Amino acid sequence: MDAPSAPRSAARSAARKSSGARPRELRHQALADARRRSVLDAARAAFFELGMEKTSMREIAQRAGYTVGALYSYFASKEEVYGALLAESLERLNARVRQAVEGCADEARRARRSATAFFDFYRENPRDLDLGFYLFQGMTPRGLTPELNEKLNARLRDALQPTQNALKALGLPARKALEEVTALFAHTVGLLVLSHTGRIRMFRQASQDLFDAYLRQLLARAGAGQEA
Amino acid sequence: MDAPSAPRSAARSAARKSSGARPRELRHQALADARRRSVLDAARAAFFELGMEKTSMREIAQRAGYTVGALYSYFASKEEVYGALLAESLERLNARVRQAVEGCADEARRARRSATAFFDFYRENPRDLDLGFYLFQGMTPRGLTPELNEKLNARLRDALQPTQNALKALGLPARKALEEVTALFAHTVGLLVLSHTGRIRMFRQASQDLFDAYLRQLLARAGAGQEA
Amino acid sequence: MDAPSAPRSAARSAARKSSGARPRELRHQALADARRRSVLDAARAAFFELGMEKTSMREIAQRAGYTVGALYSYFASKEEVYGALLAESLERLNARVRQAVEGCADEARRARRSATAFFDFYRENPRDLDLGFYLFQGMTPRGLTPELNEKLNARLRDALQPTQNALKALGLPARKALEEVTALFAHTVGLLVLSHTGRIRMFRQASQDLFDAYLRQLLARAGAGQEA
Amino acid sequence: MDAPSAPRSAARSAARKSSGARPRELRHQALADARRRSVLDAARAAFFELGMEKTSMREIAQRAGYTVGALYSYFASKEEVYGALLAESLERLNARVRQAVEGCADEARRARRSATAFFDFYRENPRDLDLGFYLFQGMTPRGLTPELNEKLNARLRDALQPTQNALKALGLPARKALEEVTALFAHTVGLLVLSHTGRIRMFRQASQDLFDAYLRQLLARAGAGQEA
DNA sequence: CATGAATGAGAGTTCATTCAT
DNA sequence: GATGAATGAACTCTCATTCAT
Repeated sequence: MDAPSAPRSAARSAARKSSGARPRELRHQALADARRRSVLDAARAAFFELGMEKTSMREIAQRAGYTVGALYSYFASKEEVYGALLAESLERLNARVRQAVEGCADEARRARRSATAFFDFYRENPRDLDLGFYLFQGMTPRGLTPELNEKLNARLRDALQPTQNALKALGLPARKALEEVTALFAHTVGLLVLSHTGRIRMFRQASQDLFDAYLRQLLARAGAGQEA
Repeated sequence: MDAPSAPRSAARSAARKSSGARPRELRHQALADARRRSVLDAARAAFFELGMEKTSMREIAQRAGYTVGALYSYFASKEEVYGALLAESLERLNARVRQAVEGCADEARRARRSATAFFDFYRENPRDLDLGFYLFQGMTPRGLTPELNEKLNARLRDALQPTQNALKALGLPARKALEEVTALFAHTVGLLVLSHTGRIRMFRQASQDLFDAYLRQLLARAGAGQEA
Repeated sequence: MDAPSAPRSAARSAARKSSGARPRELRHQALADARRRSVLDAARAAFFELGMEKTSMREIAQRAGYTVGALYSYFASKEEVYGALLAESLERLNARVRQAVEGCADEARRARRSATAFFDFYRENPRDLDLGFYLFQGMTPRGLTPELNEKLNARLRDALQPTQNALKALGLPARKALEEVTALFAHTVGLLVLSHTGRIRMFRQASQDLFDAYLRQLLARAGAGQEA
Repeated sequence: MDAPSAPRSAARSAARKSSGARPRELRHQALADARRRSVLDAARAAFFELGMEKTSMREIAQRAGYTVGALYSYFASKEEVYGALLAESLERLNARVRQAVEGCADEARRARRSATAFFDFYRENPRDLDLGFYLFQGMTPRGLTPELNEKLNARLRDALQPTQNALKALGLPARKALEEVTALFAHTVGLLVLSHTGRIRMFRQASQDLFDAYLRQLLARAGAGQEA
C-alpha cells in the first residue's frame, strides 16, 4: 500500500485511479485529490496549533477555506479525518526509516540507523506522536474501524521491521529479536512521552542521551548474543 | 503527606487549618473536607467507569449527591477536580512504593521492590495512568497552575526516590543512578502506555516479562558498577 | 393516573410532590411546574402554527423565552416534549368525554354523547390528531419508550371506555361491544383524517353528517342486539 | 392511463410528446422517460425500505446510479418526486380495482370485489398509504400544486367509482351511493391507519374482520334499499 | 444533459460555568 | 454554603438545492 487512503468516500476514486482512466477523469481525480490534500493540510495545521481537543470541524473548514458541509464530501466523520492524518504520518515515518538504512550494508549500523530514525521522527514531530495516541484517548480506542486499526498497526510494525531484521542478522534468534525490538519500542515511546509532557526535565536528563545509552546496551547484547 | 489541596478555592480552608483554629472552625473544616472527599470519590468512580471524556460535572455531581453548582464551592473548575484526583493518585502511588521497601535491608531487593511496586501500581490501575496524562492532553499541559504542576512532579520524583537511593547504595555514582532511574521510568511508562493502548499485543509480548527483563539488566549493570 | 407526567426529568419532582413536602419545596415545585407548562405551551403553539416538522427546539425555546439548553432541563429530548404534549392532549380528550356523559342516566344517550364528544374533540382540534400520529410518522413508531407508548394507548382506550360500557349496558355482549367500539373508532379516525387532509371534500360530503349516520346505524344495531 | 407526469420540468417533454414529433425527438423522449422511470423506481425502493423521513435525494440518486444534481433534470424538487410516486401509486391502485371487477356481471359482487380490492391494496402495501399522507404531513398539504392535487384526487375518486356504480346499480339513489362510498372510504382509511400505527391491536381486533363486517352491513343496506 | 463539489442554514444535543435565591 | 435553572457557545452532522464546468 502506498498512498494514504480515505476509507469511505474515496472508494470510487480509488477504483477510477486503478482503471485505465480517461484524461477527463484523470484531471477530475487529480483535482479531488488536491482538495482532499488541502483539507488534510488544514486539519494537520489546526491540530498542531490547537491540539486535538480544540480542533473542530468548523476550525478545519475555516482554515481549508471550505464550509463545514463540504468537509463531509471528503471525510465521513471527524474520526475519519484523523484516521487519514494518522495514516499519512505513518507513511512519513516509514519513508524516513527506509531512507535511513538505504544503501547501508553493515547490520549493526542498520540497526542503529533505523532505530534512531524512528526515535528522531517522533522527537522532531511531537504532534505526530499525539496523533498516534489521540484515537486511544483515555487510553481506550475510539471510533476506528477494526480494519483501519489493523492497517495502522501493520504500518507501525513495518517501521520497526528494519531494526528487527538487523538484529536477526546480527545473530539474535528470531524470538529474541522480536523481544528486543518491542522493548526498544517501549523505551522509545516512554522517553518521548515523558519528554513531551515535560516530565523528563524533572530528572534533568536529555531524552536523546538516554536513548543513545539504551541503544548502545542493546547492540552490546546483540553482539554478545552473536558471539555466544 | 498533606491533604490533596485545591489551589484556588481551598486557599481559605488552608489558611484556617494552619491557624490555631477554634473548635467551631475545626468542626467546620472537618465537614468541608469530608464533603470534598465525597466529591472526589464520585469523580474518581465516574472517571474510572466512563473515562475522562464522558465524565461531566453533571455526572460527578449526580454521583456525589450534590447539585452542579455545589461542586464549585469545592473546586474552582473541572480541571481542579482532576488536579486533586491526580494528587491523590500520586499519594497512593507513594504509599505503595513505601510499603514495598518497608523493613527491607538488602539494597538490591529494595531497588527491585520499589521499581516493581511503581510498575505494578500503574499496571493494575490503568486509569491512574490516564489521570497523569489527561492534563497534558495532546501532550500539552492544560489548566494546571505551575505551582501545582511542580508539586505533582515532586511527588512523582518521590515515588522513584527509593529506587534511586537503592541504586546509589549499590554503588552507582549519583549521576549514574539518576540516569538509570530516569531510563527505568521511561521504560516503565512506555511499556504501560503501549500495553494499555493495545499496541504491545502487536508484538505478542507481555509487558510484565519485558519489565522483568529490563530490571534484571539494570540490576546487573548496577551490580557490575558496584564491583568495578 | 392523573397529571400528564414528564417521563425522565420530572422523576425527582414527582417524588417530592408525593412526599409531605415543606413549604419551601412546594413553592419551588410550583415554579418548576409553571416553567414546564410554559415550555409545553410554547411547543404546542409552535406546533399548531408551523406543524410538527418545522417546529425545532430552537423555535420552541424562542417562543418560551428560553435558550435552547434550558429546554433540556425540562425535557430530555425533542420526542419527550411531544410525548408530554400528547399525554396532555389525551387528558383533555378524556376530560371532555367524561363531561359529556356526566349525569346522564340513559345508556343510549351515554353512548351517543361519549362517541360524539370523542369525534368533536378531534374535529375541533385537528392538531391534536396530528399529535397522535406524529410519533408514528411514516406510520412507524419512533422514539417513544414502550412504557410511555403503553400509557398513552391506555389513555386512548379510556376515552372510548364510556362508549363501550354504554353499548354493553344496551345489551351488546362484551365481545360485540368491543368490536363495535373499535369499528367506531376506526370510522371516526378515517373521517377525521380525510376531512383534515381535504380528501373528504372530494366527495362533497360533510364528515359530521357521515359520523351521525354511522352512529345512528350503530345504535340501531345495539338496540336490535338488545332485543334479540 | 397517461404517464405519471412531472408538473414543472416535464413541461417541455409533454409539449414534445403531443407535437407530431420527429423520430430524433421521439428517441430522445423515450430515453428521458426511461431515466425518469429509473429514478422513480429508486425513489420507491428507498422509500419502502427507509421510510419517508430517512430518504434523502442523495439516497435516491445513489440507488438510481445518478448524481444528486442529475435528479434535478427530471424533477424540480423532492416534493415533485413524491408527487410522481403518488401518481404512480394511484395508477396501480386503479389497475387493481379494475382487475377485480373485470368480467363480473353481478352487481353485489362487483361492489364487494372493488371495495375489497381497494382495502387490500393498502393493507398489503402500507407504504403506499404513507405516500398518500406524506404530502399532507401534519395533516397540512405541502408542496403540491393545486392542479396536481386535483389530478390525484380525481384518480382516487376513480378507484372508488366502480364501487359507487355498483351501489347505484343495486338500487341506491345516486346521492345515497355517494354517501355510502364516502363512508366506506373513511372506514377503510381509518382501519388501515390504526392498523399500521399499531393502534388497532389495542383492541385486539383484526382490521380484516372489521372491514368484512362493515362491508356486509353496507351491502345489506344496499340490498334493503333496492327492495324498498 | 450530467456532474458533483459546494453552499448555507439548520438540526438535536451537550456542557462548563454563573448567579439570584 | 447550597440550589438548580439558565446561559451561551460549541459540538458533529444532515440536507435540499445550486451552478460552474
